[in-house]
Amino acid sequence: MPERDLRPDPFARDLLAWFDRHGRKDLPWQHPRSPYRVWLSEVMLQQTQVRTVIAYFERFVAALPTPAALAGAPLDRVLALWSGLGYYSRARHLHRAAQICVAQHAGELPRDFAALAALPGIGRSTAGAILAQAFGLRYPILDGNVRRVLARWHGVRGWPGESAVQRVLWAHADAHTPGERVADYTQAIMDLGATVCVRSRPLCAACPVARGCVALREGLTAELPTPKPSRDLPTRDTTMLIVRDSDGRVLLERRPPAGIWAALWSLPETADAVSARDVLRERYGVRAESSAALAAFVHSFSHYHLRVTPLAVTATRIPRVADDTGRAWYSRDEWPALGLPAPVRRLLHTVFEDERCQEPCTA
DNA sequence: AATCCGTGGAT
DNA sequence: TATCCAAGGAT
Repeated sequence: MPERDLRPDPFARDLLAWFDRHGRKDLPWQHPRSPYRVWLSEVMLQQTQVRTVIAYFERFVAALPTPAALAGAPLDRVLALWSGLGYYSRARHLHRAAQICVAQHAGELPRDFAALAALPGIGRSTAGAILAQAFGLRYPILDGNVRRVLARWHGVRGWPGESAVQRVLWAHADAHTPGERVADYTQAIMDLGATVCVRSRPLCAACPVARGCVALREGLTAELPTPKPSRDLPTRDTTMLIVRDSDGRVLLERRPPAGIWAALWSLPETADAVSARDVLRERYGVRAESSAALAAFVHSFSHYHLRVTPLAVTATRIPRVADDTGRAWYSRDEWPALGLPAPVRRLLHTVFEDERCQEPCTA
């Protein structure tokens, strides 16, 4: 490993000077900037915008303020705190990683790159962000902001999803990362990407590193970084059953441990409304008394569209000797505290709010 | 290497 | 309205 000049290069120097004036310094995870808070924020921020994360972060750290508290919480509690944020494997990995920290690292995050990156849910970039921001160690990051800034500044062509492009960008990221003020530099390059070197119509007139930017010089800011090749997303269909018993409880079931919405609580699903009555009797031990179709809607994921036809069912439970675990009837007071997929939460909310409203309205 | 994994903001 | 894509990682 050749020796390397760790002083800020001109790029880093100009960026740091800009950061002192214009950087974001009041984000919730910056005060205090503890390893746990940095870790939690970095994981929440994976593929998720700052604006969306802030409220989730505040609620999560208030409920589970330490790695030990997180490790000791039931997974359902963690999923409930994550509900609506998406990519739920992040929450399961976070939970498992906290338990590893308690068991193997005295309840703290390790300061070692290999140990950190070995934790579930922590890859190269997130490990670098934690080491740089929480511990002040010189490690590069390569998130969406840094990718965009460096692809433009160095004129790197090709979709960053390709490994060859990744390699080049990581090399640039490493080369610019200074040996001093690493935490500020890391925050600075993300702030630049988020507020100046934005995806469309970047504010190059306000950019501290406009001098030296290949994309600006060659008129390529609109072309770089090279967009991901697009493809048509498939559409799938499902019927979601909102089944209520005479006490107004709703039938929910835990989803399988893998796949979409893994381990979350959700509504029973059938292929269509016609088969709902038979499925309810055979699989759930429920006799449907009446049903009403609700307005269909489309929920889009990153890789497919889901067309949902909700069916509201009034039902009578058929007594059973043993109830399958993973299925339960929840009252209006209970389901808000569960880990529910966003559209399911919305759907339940809509149904129950509509009814709550009808009584006083018609009276 | 390619695919899977959520949701909402921005345009 | 449809599309892109965010402080990516796991398999």
